[in-house]
Amino acid sequence: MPEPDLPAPKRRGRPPAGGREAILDATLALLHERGVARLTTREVAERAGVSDASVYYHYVDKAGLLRAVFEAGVAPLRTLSLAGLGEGEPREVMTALAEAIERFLDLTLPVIMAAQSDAELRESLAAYMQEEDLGPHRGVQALGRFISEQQQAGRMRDGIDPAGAAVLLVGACFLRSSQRQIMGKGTRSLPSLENVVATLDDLLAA
Amino acid sequence: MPEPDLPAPKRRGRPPAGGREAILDATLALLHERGVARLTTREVAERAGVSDASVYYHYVDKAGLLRAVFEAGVAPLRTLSLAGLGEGEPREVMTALAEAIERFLDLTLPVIMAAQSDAELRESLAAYMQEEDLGPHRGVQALGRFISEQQQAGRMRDGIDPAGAAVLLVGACFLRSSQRQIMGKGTRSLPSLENVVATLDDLLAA
DNA sequence: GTCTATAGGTTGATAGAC
DNA sequence: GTCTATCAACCTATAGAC
Repeated sequence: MPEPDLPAPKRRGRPPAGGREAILDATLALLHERGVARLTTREVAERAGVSDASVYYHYVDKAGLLRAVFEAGVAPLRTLSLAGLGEGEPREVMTALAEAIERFLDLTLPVIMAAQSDAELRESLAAYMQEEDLGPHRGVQALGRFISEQQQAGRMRDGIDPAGAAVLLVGACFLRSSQRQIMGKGTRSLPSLENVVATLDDLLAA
Repeated sequence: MPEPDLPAPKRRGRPPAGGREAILDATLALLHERGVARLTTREVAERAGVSDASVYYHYVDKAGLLRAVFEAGVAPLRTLSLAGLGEGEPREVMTALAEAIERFLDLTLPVIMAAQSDAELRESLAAYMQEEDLGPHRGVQALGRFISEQQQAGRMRDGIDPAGAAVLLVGACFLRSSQRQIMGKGTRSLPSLENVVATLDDLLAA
């Protein structure tokens, strides 16, 4: 399992053929176009410009390939909750956070949903996310902390459960992003993100 | 395509073998166990206790079978928004609605997510939901109306966008149900539904 | 409407040379 | 690390009898 990948192997130009990454990219692209159910290693190899055997050399088997794609797809989750959320008007901060959440949900949700179509993959992904402590609760915690701070600073009403309020916003983002993916873009019947944030901001205003 | 099904074909006991329904049930069960990617008509037939050919006789092809399952799985959506939401304390009404939403999301979400794994099925389901005007906006509208009424009755604060507030709660339900399905039940790190409803109730209280 | 039997076509995965 | 060639397994769908 040639997995190191971390200490960038020193090389002048691109790797011999960039096979490993090309395979990953091709898989991700085909995942969007066809969905997992119709994803074949043959087509992955063809699009990546490598042979069938290369796919197996790098990722052992099809499940291994998909696991790699999922882990790469979920990776952005790790970068989200760490941001300090910065300073500024509550409404601006919440807008920025909500936009960030929706932006990466649009990227990772397709991959997460794809994993739901195979019991083995679903468990594999669930285990990975549990080990790495990834999931929606990260966003909830981050936003919850922010709300709590604002309350203590007297800029938001007191007596409101920060985590409870946080789930409301994160959930709205999740719903909006999911709807985009499931129903296509043609459905505009959900309030805009701006509207949602404004509503919560009104509700929380001191 | 023997689809009528509506005027129950008069018969004393059960149909000759109950084939049609048995196939549908078996498909749904296998969908949960294995996921679409590993669903085969062979196994469906075996579990339903019929032959392979029967499956094709009733549902034309595999896609037709899955479409039937999806339409059946999404059906509960239709019954949701029609309920009058009844009378009672806002918090009780919202709790009841939120519980109802989560309950049927737990049922329909697996099916909806399964459809995401095949581009053709995804579009088919999206088209169906669009035609029948199904989707999260139904719940949002229902709750939005309720909030609007409560505002006019002076039982909830004024100046808050009803639809915006509604998305917050529906989104939270959606997030909680999704998390249950994706990460398994072992993850308790999201606030309870009771907590979420209570928070929104506090926020909206006049 | 339900069955048996089978055709026809993919697919995941391996072997072994380079 | 990458290729060509190939297998064995499996799956969807159809034909035709009952």
